[in-house]
Amino acid sequence: MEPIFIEHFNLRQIADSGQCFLWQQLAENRYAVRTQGRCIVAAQEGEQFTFSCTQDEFETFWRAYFDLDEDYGAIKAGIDPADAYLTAAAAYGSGMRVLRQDLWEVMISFLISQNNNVKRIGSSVRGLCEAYGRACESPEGTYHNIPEPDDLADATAADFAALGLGYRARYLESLVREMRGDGLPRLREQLAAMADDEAHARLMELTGIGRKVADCICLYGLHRTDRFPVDTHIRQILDTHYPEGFPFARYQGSLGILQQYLFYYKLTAK
DNA sequence: ACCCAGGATGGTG
DNA sequence: CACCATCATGGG
Repeated sequence: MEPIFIEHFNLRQIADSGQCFLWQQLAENRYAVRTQGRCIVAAQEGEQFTFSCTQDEFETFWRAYFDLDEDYGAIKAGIDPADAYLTAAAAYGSGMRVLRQDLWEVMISFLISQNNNVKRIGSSVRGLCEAYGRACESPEGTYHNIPEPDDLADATAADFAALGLGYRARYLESLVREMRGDGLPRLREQLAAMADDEAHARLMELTGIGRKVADCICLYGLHRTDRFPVDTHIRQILDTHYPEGFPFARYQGSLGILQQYLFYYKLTAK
């Protein structure tokens, strides 16, 4: 497709923001992006972007995935100018987007994320893809997608541990057992009909998914942008910069997006 | 040799 | 309810 201009959108910031683990950097400002059986190359020069797919595929699939219909300019403009830390975080990550990712991809990624670091999460998720996922072609190479539950049905906790999942290997084994067959489609249906708190509670019934991981799944896999995952980094930010409490009420509706600015800023700035 | 990383679980007070 | 040890593993 022809190059297009997009504001408030930066590939590198998103790739390094700890929300997705399958963006492969090919060069500066150039990434192979794969999800849900598709794979494209995305490249950026300033506010000009090129995508290695047809205009039609971009409009019907990737535009939603990148969350390009959300007005991030308005969200940033709504930040309290008296809040120096949040203002700086949003300016620093001004091209951030909270992607609309696939539910199962997010479930696996953030099950593995617990008590772990971003670099090792990525290598584990990519290891799962290469060992069990189905191949997909990009113009610049073959990649593998996240394996479906049934693709993992015969794997054991020992197999997952061999990929470096550590103690989380048995969490994944039991999660696969719960999601194989019609488990995942039924879960999708249930969650779609639930309010945020209900969906969060439902996810926490699954082995290895607690409060924080369930929040990440709601935010990144269901695009429930009111969820505000509190991990160790966000905990430190809240304790250090918001001792009187974060103004959650002021930002109803976009809390998860602000959380993403804060997380990326704390993780990569300086 | 400790401490930390996008924490969850099971046990105890 | 709150607190606490434990869970793999790689990197500082």
